[in-house]
Amino acid sequence: MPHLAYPTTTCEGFRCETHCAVRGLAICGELGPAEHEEFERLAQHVRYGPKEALFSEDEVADSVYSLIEGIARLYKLLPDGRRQIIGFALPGDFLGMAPGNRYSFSADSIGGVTVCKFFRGPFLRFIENRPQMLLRMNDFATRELSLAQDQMLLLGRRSAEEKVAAFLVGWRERLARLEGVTKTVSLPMGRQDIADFLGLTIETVSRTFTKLEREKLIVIVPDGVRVLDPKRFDALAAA
Amino acid sequence: MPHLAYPTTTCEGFRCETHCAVRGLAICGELGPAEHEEFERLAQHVRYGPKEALFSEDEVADSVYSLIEGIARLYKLLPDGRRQIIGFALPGDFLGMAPGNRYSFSADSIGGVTVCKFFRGPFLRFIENRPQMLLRMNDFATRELSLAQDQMLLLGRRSAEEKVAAFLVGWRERLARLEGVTKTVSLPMGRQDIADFLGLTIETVSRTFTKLEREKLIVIVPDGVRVLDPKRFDALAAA
DNA sequence: CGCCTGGTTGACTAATGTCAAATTGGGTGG
DNA sequence: CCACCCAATTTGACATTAGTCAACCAGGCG
Repeated sequence: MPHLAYPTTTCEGFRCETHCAVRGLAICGELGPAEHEEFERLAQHVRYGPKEALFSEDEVADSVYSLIEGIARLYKLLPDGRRQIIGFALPGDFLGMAPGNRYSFSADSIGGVTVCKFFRGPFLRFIENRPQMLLRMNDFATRELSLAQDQMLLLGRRSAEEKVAAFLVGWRERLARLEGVTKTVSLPMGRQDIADFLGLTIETVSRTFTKLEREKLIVIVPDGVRVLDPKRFDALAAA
Repeated sequence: MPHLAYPTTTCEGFRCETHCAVRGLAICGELGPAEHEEFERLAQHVRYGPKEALFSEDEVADSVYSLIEGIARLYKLLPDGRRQIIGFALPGDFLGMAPGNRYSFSADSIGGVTVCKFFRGPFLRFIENRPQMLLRMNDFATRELSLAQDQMLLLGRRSAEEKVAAFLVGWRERLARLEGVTKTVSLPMGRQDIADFLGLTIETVSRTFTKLEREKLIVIVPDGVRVLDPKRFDALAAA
């Protein structure tokens, strides 16, 4: 896909068939050919440049999003600016469902991001009489909820070192689902993002990375880490 | 409902019609009379005594539960015994959906609890071709997820005092939905439960209650608190 | 009456946050 | 190609919050 001149662009020539690498994983993964065609007609394929907002907390939630490519950070802010990142969205993830008619969190791109965007109304009409789709939405929501609960345990009850180790293990597993297993875990998000995800400060995250490196559990490389001792590492992160 | 002699009992005479106070709020709230009758035939009405397990993390998830009466704590444990309470379930709440085929958390009663219990298979077969039910399941999951995200913000980014204040405000709102607005907020869970929900120690929770009382924001009463200054209080808890 | 459980208080400690300075590395213009 | 600049990260010294450990207190029940 060409990198377009302006940051946010509707991709005219995009076809799921040829351009989407995560069909099987995404919300649309179980649609038959005919239904998928109808579904695709509801979608707008949009590309965002780095650090752009997909949507913001408290905005009227007029759209839902299926992330196709790139990584997004999802977060909530307190009035004084404190930020909690509630998750990182990867290709295949489904975003934008809200309990009321407004988004309950904000989402923005980290690097470049491509999404399928659906207006809420047509999307809901499409799924409302398709049990397959509804069941799949339920699976997605249940998985998200379980991840959120794991994160509550991490935030409430783990030490800084355990948080960082668990984060790296969890992130490696999520990447493995997409790209297969690798020794080097790429970290496209910055230290501040990791800190805001783990409920720590950037300094504590930095010190903890350094400590793990001194203890020969990892090696810090540009935009990622290499895991040296997966066994000892998983033990640190253990549930 | 009579308090039965043995802690866990199947209630033979139970009929949703006459005994269930939360039909409108529960998962079954939008079923028509005929469908509800079919649905009720799938249910077992079970009563638990205080501090009994409804289900435990990692057990095979053979049932789902609709809480009718009482309060349950939902929690996860680390191998060394540290506990994080991920939520308190109230009447109308729906429990036991898991991403795999095992529960991802444990649930037990605080005081006495009554539930509708459904075996997973028949339950899934009932809902799988009923878009109404699936949509409602989605609403429940979305609401849960949003609550979990609020809690992540609280756990990761709020001070002890803010945590306690936000907890009391949130709890008061949830009770208000069931019982209407009251000045006195009843707290059926103990201090240790509150601590494990907020990612604090019991001592810090106790000190913080005392501090809020000294500052004339609340009065501590047996099994609850009275909120004296709702405005200043909401400000402390503010999102 | 006194025990038992849950809750509170006090003194001290440890983990993490804060503030400030130094370092690194990538990107750009000369 | 090199020097510089900027942003991100790391490191250090110190402050603060919440945790730990231990004692004390209060109400409910046998």
